[in-house]
Amino acid sequence: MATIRDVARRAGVSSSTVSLTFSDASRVSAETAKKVRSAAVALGYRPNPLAQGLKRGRSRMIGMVVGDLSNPFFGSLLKEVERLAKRSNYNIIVAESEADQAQELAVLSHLADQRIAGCLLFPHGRGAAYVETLNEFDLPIVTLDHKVEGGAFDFVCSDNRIATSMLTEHLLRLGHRRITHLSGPAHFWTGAERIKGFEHTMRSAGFTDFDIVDGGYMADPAYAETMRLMTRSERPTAIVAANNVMALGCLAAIKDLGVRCPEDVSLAAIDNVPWNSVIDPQLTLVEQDLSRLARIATSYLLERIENPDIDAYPPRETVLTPRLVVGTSTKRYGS
Amino acid sequence: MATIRDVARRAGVSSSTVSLTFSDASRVSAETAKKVRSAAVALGYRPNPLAQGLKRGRSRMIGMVVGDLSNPFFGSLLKEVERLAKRSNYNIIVAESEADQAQELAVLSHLADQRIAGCLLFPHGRGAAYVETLNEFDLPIVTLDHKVEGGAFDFVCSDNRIATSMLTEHLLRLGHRRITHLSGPAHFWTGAERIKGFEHTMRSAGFTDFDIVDGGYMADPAYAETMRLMTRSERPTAIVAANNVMALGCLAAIKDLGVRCPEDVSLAAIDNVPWNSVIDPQLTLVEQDLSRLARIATSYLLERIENPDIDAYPPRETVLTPRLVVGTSTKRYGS
DNA sequence: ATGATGGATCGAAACGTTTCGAAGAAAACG
DNA sequence: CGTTTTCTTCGAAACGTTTCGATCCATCAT
Repeated sequence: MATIRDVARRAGVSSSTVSLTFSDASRVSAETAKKVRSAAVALGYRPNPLAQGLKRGRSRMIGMVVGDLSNPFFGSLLKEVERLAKRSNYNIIVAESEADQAQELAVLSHLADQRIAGCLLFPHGRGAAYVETLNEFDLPIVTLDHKVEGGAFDFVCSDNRIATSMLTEHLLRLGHRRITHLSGPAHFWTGAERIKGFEHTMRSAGFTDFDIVDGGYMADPAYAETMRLMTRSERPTAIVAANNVMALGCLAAIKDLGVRCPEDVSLAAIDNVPWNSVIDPQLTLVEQDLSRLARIATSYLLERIENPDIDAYPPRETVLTPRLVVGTSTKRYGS
Repeated sequence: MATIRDVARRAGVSSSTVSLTFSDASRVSAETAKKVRSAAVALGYRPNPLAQGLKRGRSRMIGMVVGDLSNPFFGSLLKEVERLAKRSNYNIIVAESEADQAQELAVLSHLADQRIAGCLLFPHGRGAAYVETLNEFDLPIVTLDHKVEGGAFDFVCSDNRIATSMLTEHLLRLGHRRITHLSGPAHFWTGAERIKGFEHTMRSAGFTDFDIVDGGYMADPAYAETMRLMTRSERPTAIVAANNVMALGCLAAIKDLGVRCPEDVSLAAIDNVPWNSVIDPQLTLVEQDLSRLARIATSYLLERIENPDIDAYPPRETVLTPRLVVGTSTKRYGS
């Protein structure tokens, strides 16, 4: 592999000049630049990113740390992020935290060791110590989905309260009165927000007595909770599930019980469901614009990375409004 | 950040000794090793991977190059790969080729510049020049899914011929006689293999006259082809789709036409479908054991990476047999 | 006692960049 | 015309490792 010195020799200049030519062309004369470039082409020169990274103290890698790599939701995001990063000559390193604070911090620390340029993080921790550790990495970090309270990070998410509100409102309008929220864990930021949205809408509609059961954002617990829910005396006429996998767990339980959806119970959920169109019934849900989410998060990150006075401007925040898509899983009560 | 020299100073040894302590502990006395380690801990020393990579000529990164990052099939794979790689202290860089040979090579060349240790590749090219270029990267490469003919790479896939054979056999046994194969592109290795499996089974059963239509492995073309197929005079009584997204495109067309599945037409497909359990009808399909696939591919790669005489042993190949899962989308003909 | 062997350690030279300060030449200024 | 600026270019010193060859010293066989 040709090095910068080979290029320098061939172009008859010093290696500093070659370096300058590529990093800040305005600092070298047009004539020299041309010589250097043609020498580089002739030798097939490609800078060694490891050497560059070592010298500069940072590499052109971006970390992406998520709770669960196999979540299909993540793939769509990754696709867009990778595309944008590639365009600016950054690579993506992916890592999984298993939604666990300790693992997340371990992974981040490992990425920081690699001198990554920045990080897209789906945070799963909380508390002052957590925020403090995050800050100590001294890394441009954009947080997604879950908000880190007390941290000063760029943040992109969709409006979680509105999401449950939309669904609840929809069900109320269809005449439902006994609506249960199959929620995520209340100690997750998104879980809590979604619960608030539900509660708020129910209260505003004059209800004080409603159920919220925790499905842990996972299919199996959701299945179990639904079983419990649908076999008791006063069963709900509608369920709002806080995410897609719980909705499917819930739906499976409903089918297994022989209860009909939407005739006996309506079901609405948050999150995109790939191939919803062939699911029976098609779920009524609120969707996020994932590629928009990805675009905003990536541009936040790249801006911060490229910006020299990185700490100068305050953290930004974008809250996307999700879109309600009415499927066939919800139906007017009693009709 | 503490460097190796800081550790050396504190431990009262040279930096070479520190390096040795971590790379090959047997070469330093137990006593010295202890001093070094405790100094390292005291200073919170962590080796700089960039410096190591520069000096060694390779980093501890593994590339994963796929056609489409948003394919959910890929997420499950990635999850397992990342887990195993992390365990051996490797990171995963993901990159997308958009199933295009030129882009794939560009991406690989960029990864090679990064001095990655090895690569998991879903190849999308063919021909001598392609193979030649791949070889020139001089990189441990494990290929997945598509076989690179003429190349000497480790290879892991599932048995594509058997996959279509299983489905076709199943349909024949149910009494179907007019079976159409909604195939992938014949110029893709997997597409061709799946076609062969279909043809072979049909021929063995004594049929010479059957249709194969190309759905391009994509949902929209599959939808269109299905529309065409189901609206002509002699329509098939069963369809074998060569992958999951085509199956869903096909199913959508069937539903839109008001044709009933499985009453009017049976549908069977290759590939895992997440949440198949709530799709109506549940697809009859052949599944791959994705985590097994990931485990084998990763271990192939790691072995080659860690093995000094890397070129010594010949490429290995694993063909996994997929599993037939009978759903409700296939039904005895006429009954 | 002598030389050979081997283990532990070290110094120095890489790996391929970037960047600082300096220097020489040309241009601008009074 | 002398002095200051500005523009180009350069040499050298990093960045933080690994590794080669050398040195030192204890052990062993003769």
